[in-house]
Amino acid sequence: MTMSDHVHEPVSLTRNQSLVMTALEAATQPLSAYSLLDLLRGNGFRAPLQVYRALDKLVDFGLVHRLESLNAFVACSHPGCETHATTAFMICNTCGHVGELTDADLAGRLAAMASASGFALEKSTVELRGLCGDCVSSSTA
Amino acid sequence: MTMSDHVHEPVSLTRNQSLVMTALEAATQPLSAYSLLDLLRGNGFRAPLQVYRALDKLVDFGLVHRLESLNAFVACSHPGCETHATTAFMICNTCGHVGELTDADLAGRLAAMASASGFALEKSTVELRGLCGDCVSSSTA
DNA sequence: GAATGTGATGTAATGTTATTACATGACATT
DNA sequence: AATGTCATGTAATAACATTACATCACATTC
Repeated sequence: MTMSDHVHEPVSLTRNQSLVMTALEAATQPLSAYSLLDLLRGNGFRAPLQVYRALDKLVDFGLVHRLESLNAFVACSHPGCETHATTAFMICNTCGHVGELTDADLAGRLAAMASASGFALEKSTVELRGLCGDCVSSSTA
Repeated sequence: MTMSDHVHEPVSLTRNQSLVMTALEAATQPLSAYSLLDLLRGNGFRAPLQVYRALDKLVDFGLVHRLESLNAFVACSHPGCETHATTAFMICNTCGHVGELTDADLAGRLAAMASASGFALEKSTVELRGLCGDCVSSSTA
């Protein structure tokens, strides 16, 4: 299983990577690259590429996830997560909160589906959209 | 198009929708909105919005899927598919071919994960990236 | 210690994807 | 004729992402 042995490494981040990481950790929602750029202008960021380069590395390191359905990025909230290739996200359409979870059954099911089709799976994108528990509660309250 | 075929197109398409649909059906790969625009310039298309409006409707009708990880669109290849909300895609990184499949176990697993978190699931995005069977074969040949 | 390699950074320009705003046209209902 | 609704046309702009090129910091090695 070469697709799931990504562990969070004790990486030393560069200044730009560190600034982006800190901004993402402070956020309560996913941030777009351009939101990050605006947040970091005070720290000397001037161009999109500065953000994108930092994000690329952080994603490589397994510290950040890209959410394809939002074109946005979140800090990985799963401290021990080894299965970066098979993380699922639950994204609230109302408040924007993102829950991250890994599930062995899900990973197994996806692997089984792929192998049944002769498909060599490299990475899975699983993004669930709906209402988070809090927003369900407040909408029925 | 029988009456019992209630998910897929008892719908009559407008001219623009029909042109976009035909282009997607003829394609062997997902097409971006702007690719579609270029393909359809000979048919009088001049602006992105003409494509996006047609795509929005076609997606509503369940005739077209949007692939979030590609920002592109494919014709639904699953004639009877009623479970548009839980379709999984296998996207070949080499040839671009897209396989579409529905899997009750997968749908059930996602529903279980959501409900265990109190998340009210509305739509699932599942996109698997890797190498399709053909490309695996030719890379090892 | 000069030459070289590598990785991070800065800057500008451009490319790609998607939406907003507003005007018009087709057609059915009243 | 007046109205409502849905599709369409056009222009402009917003939002997301990459390419190309120059420079800097620092380590290795000759």
